[in-house]
Order: sequence, then C-alpha cells, then structure tokens
Amino acid sequence: MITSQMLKGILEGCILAVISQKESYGYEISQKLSEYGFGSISEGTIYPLLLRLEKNSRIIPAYRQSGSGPPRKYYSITPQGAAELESFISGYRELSSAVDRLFSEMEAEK
Amino acid sequence: MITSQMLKGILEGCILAVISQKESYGYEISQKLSEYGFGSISEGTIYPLLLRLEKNSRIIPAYRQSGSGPPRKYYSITPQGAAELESFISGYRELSSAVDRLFSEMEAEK
DNA sequence: CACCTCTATTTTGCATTGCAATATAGTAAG
DNA sequence: CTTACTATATTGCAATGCAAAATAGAGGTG
Repeated sequence: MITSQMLKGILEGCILAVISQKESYGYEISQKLSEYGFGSISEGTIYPLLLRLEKNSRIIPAYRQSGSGPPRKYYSITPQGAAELESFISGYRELSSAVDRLFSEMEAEK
Repeated sequence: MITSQMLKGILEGCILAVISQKESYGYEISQKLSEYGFGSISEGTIYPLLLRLEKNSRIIPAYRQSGSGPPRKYYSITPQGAAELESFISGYRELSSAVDRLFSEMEAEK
C-alpha cells in the first residue's frame, strides 16, 4: 500500500507532470492518478495543492463550461511550472537511485 | 536535489533497511545514507526518527562504549520492524511503478 | 591550559503537506 | 423528490523532516 506520507513531495511534481502533458482539471487529474496506480487521491489533497500551484504561478487556470456538471477549472503549465517539473524529475531520479542502491545491497546481504 | 519533502515516508523505511543489514547507531546511519546518495540527513531528523521507531518496538537499543567519543546506542531490528520494512518495500515499489508509468507517458508525449 | 575538531545523542519548535469531513452546485435518471 | 455522478473549495488535523542549541567524550594544536 502507498502510504500518504510517501506521497509527500512526490504528488506535487506528479500533478505538474500530468498537466504538462495536456491541460486538465482537478477531478480529471485525480482520476488519471488513480489510473497510473497512485491510489485514490482525495479532494482535500488535490484542490488545495492546485490552488497552491496556481498561487505560485506554476499553473494558470481557465474556466470552461462542461456538458455534465458545474464548470471546470482547466489548468495549464507555466514556464516556471515547467522548470520546477524538470527540477522535480531530476531530484526524484536521484532519490530513486539512492533507494535502489540501498535495496540491492540489502537483497545481496540475505 | 533531493528535497526534504521527498524524504517523508521514505526515510523511515530506508533507516529500517540499513539497520536490517547490520545493527547500527544514529551517527553511522546518517553517514551510510549519505554514501548511498540521500544527501546529508540532519541530526534533528535522524534521532527523533530512531526514538520513534524504538518507542514503537520496530528497533531495540543497546549501549556500547566507543574508542572515540561518547557511548553509542546500537539499534537492531525487531520482528515487527522487519514486517514493517517488508510492507514499506512493497509500497515503495508500487509508488515507484506509478511514477515510472507517468514519466514514460510524459516522455512519449514530447 | 584554552581552543578546535570529530564523534555522538537529545530536545524544542517550526514548516510543509496529505487527508477526512463538510459545504456548495450543476446535470440527469428513476 | 431522491439519488448519483460530476466538480470545486475550505477547515482543521496529523505526520514528519529540519534548523538550532545543548551536552559530552577523545585527541590534537597553540
């Protein structure tokens, strides 16, 4: 199981990654993350995070009507957001490599 | 750069992994993590985390004298700690797979 | 002796961030 | 009218990494 603590610091970058592919809105992003295998990300997590990214100019919103339900708030990534995404990706790869080294040494020990 | 937020929820499992290989103490663990590539983990992070793990019976301490400096507090892993480590590893692999899927789709998009 | 460096642990208080719970609201089916 | 699905926002809480400071032993330098 993916614990909520493990998502910290990862989720923000992943949401930037989703938006960088194609503009999207909160509800759709949470569905996509679920499809990727992140598990169910709650509304209380996703909306405050999007508002924070918007406030820090990592993404910009555009309201559009929807055929089924209230209007959607589509976000697209800004140059600053793209820069942060790149920095997140390199940081994640660094961490991932470190964990892999640790795990493989641990496996060898057995 | 590995941000402090990215370490949340990862670090605890990694410290359990280090201890599972061989009993160790705070100062040595922080050096090992640095060697693995986690960057410099501060004392304010490592010692409270070890005390928490000890309190929850994931590890047990044993004081031993050291030739150079104050006595060391060696920790070894308990059965509960080993169980939590396994659960952490499987959760981490889940998360890692999800991120990989997301990244590879993002790369393909370019 | 005084001072510095390295080893080693502990504690306090703070900042970040995921989440449950709740509120609000539009569309459509029964 | 009720239920269900879509869609966003807010409040308050819990978990955890970290800076900073205190304490302490051993060895070397001036």
